[in-house]
Amino acid sequence: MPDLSPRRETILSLVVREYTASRTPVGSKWLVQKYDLQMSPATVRAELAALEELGLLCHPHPSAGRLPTEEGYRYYVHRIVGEPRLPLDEQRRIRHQFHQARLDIDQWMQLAVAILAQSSQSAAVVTAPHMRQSRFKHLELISTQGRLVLLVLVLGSGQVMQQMLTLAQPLSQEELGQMAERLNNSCQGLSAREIGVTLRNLSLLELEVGSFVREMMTRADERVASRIYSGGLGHLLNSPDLESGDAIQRGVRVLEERALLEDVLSWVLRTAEPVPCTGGGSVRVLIGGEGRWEELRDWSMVLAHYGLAGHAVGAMGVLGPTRMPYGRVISSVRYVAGVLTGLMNQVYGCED
Amino acid sequence: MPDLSPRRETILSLVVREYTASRTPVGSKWLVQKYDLQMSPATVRAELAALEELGLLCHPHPSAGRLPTEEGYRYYVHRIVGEPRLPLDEQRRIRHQFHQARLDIDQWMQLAVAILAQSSQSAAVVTAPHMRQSRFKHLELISTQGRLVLLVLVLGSGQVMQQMLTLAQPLSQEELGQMAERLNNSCQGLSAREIGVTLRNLSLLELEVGSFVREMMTRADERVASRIYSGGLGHLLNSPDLESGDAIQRGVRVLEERALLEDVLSWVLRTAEPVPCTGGGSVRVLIGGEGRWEELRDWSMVLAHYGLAGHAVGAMGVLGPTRMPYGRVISSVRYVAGVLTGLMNQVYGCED
DNA sequence: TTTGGCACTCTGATGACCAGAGTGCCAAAA
DNA sequence: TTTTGGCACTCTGGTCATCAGAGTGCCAAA
Repeated sequence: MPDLSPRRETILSLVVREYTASRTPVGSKWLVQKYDLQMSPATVRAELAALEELGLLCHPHPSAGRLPTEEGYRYYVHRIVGEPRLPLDEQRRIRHQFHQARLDIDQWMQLAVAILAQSSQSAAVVTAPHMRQSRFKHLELISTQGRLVLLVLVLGSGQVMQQMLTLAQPLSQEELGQMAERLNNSCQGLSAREIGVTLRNLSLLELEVGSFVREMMTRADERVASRIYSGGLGHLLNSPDLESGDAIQRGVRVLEERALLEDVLSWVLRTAEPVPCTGGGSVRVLIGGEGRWEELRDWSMVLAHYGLAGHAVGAMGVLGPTRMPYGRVISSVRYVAGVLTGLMNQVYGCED
Repeated sequence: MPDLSPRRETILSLVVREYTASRTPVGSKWLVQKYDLQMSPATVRAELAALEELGLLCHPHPSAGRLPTEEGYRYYVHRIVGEPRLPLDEQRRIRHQFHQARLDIDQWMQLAVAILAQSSQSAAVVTAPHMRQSRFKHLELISTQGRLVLLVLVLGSGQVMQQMLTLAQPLSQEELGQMAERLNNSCQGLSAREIGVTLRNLSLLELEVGSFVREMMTRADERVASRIYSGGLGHLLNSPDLESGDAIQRGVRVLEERALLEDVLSWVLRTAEPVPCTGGGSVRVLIGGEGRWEELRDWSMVLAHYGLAGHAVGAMGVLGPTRMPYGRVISSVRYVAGVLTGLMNQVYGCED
């Protein structure tokens, strides 16, 4: 798509803004009047027709105003809005909320979701920080009853996993403690694969627990995120006019079906670099599924990626109707991603 | 409300069943024809008028068929359907799914939600098992970076909490381990309040961590559930005809606003006894908010309570439109609650 | 290249109309 | 006393015609 003339960009931009705000197709006369354009409606009509020719605008029916096509939104988002900054007072408000929170990742995630959902008036998702390759950090065995033991596994990212297992023979809490200590010593800092190797040197009893640990770590490695937080579904329901219940169905399914969401989020993790805490990083905007995700037809997602490449990273996104105030949402997402990156730095200790 | 004559009960029951299935108000002629009643439409009309007089049925408009009022549903649910059993093959299917699952509470909860949502074609919620008064079981301190330490706390119910904290002075992992061991010894099996007392005898350094532990346990005690799982929101969207977007908004809000949900669930925990694994326990049905919960207008919840009184208990529920196949849903909820109670018995070791 | 004018078209709201379904009531039958 | 058949009445929901309003496309003139 070649660049548009400045005037056409202006008109496209006005149509997008006007349509996202009013939800009604916008006509030439209205546009001239409202924005006091220095040309006649007829001229605007000619430009609108040209933009339609280029596939950026469309008619819902022959004699209605224009509204943006998906392609039109893309042009607008990628070449016109740029990357606006969040107003300073809002930045301050968000930072304040994070400082109020306890030093608790779970709470940070919930807060991030709440802030995104609130400021975008759409649904939001955030994944807990996660490492591409998990490292053993610590293991704890806690006797419960009979041969049933609670295994608590802490990974390098700070992620805690728990699972119950049934041992071949009952052990006292004391014996369990000793076994945990031996395993902690021999597995310190290892990856799932390396633990597989180490297992060969272990006693039969330890092997039983060790292979569980390896399996849990493999499971953690396979998943995109340890946990996905979401919120603001309520906003989805009134936003897209409920024009077709079907669209809403799909939107909710995106948030409920973990596999689908993981697919989208992992795409961001693969293809974008994380937003640094200075906030200059890139935000991905996915409009109408872009042919890859059928469920996202009529929906858009504004996605970003936080954390530090080698260390704990996570993804976040806002899901809203294609008709979405992109400028505001993009700046919110980027800012929140930057804040989370900053927090991860603090916790995992890499200065940048 | 006095008992109805058998014939009236039959007619009420048919109206409820017919309306929940077809979603259209049901008329006298239709009823006689479909169920081959041994009386004329005029007789049925007289009975319908009487039921309306009693407040159990209503007209959407003067010349339409009848449909149940909330009161009508209540009479039907409490005095007519009773507590049907789930078909055996479905029981088997559900048990099978739980046996397939790993020994993992998190997975059990997700499974319970999925099964309930699926079999009721509505939204479902399940709370993780929780104790009224949490007991200290185990604590682990893991050094992260500088003075930042990850505190992992395991409670008697098996619930794991984690939090980061900043110590007054940096400690090595070794020193942290020793401190954890001392705290583990002195706090074993204590409640939050008892820990508060114990704290007085501790060194300054241990006090710092210990007061965090107490705070975390207090927080756990205050909450109704450690975590609430939900699913099946998609079903809500097409079920109540989308008659008014407003109703759906409220329904989704019930599931999203934790405080609201906790309020309802804690009501069940207070007023009902848990369903034993034999499956005979009671299920609470909440129709149209019953004047207590405005958000539940037009919605019903089928609620139950699992676990063992003194030990880990949790609540579960299905949220659907007032027009809901109560018989089926009640039996599903009761059965799943029974299965979870059985699993809790297995884990926490009380035979009954 | 821009502008004013004009014919054309499509939506969305309104009101009339009609078939269908269900009720309420009444008098007759059981 | 209860049940039944009959009948007039009413309200919904769909269809159709109509009409004002808004916007377009095109053309000729500036």
